[in-house]
Amino acid sequence: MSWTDERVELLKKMWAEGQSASQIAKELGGVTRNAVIGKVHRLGLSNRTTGTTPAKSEAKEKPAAAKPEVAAKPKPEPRPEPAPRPAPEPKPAAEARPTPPARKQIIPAGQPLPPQPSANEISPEALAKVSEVEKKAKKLTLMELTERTCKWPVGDPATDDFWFCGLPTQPGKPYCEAHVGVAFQPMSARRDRRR
DNA sequence: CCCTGATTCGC
DNA sequence: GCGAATCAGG
Repeated sequence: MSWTDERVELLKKMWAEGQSASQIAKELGGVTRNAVIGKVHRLGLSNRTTGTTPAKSEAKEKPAAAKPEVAAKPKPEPRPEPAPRPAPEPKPAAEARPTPPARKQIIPAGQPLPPQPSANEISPEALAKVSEVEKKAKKLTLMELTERTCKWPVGDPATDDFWFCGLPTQPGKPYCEAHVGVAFQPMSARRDRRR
């Protein structure tokens, strides 16, 4: 694969959007995240203030190290600074997430309602944490999921408003910490079985 | 361990 | 110019 115009274009776009090099690499296909990073540097659009490795570049900052050769510049030199980071995403957030997986009792009222002691107590905090986390979710598509991205589904699969959490999973688990919290309930008193 | 970006350097 | 290897930080 080579860096065609279109590919570079997408690279720029995604990089500007704050996508990680690895994500961009996946999207582009045929390249590794290293390739992406390398290209990003060659293109000159590197630092994003975010991510990692904040310092390091400007290690030695001369007090008055002004290079005289920077003076002459006929052109205004439209330094690429399209948009710092105003609001990458409008965030529709039209509706409040009712916490899909946190199943509400789907039991037709008026039924015996089995034991169900006081299960369904996924610690309100955990639930709150979930809805909070969903705001920071990576919102990955099915194909973007990896072995280590939270596979917690959010939204309605029938809508375009559907995605997977995508945050880093808890080692060994298929979900991120917050979702593991509500996915794996203590499965409390299950010993009714043997009465 | 997983991830991130940054840099180097042989190709 | 390219990107794997490596480095460095979280």
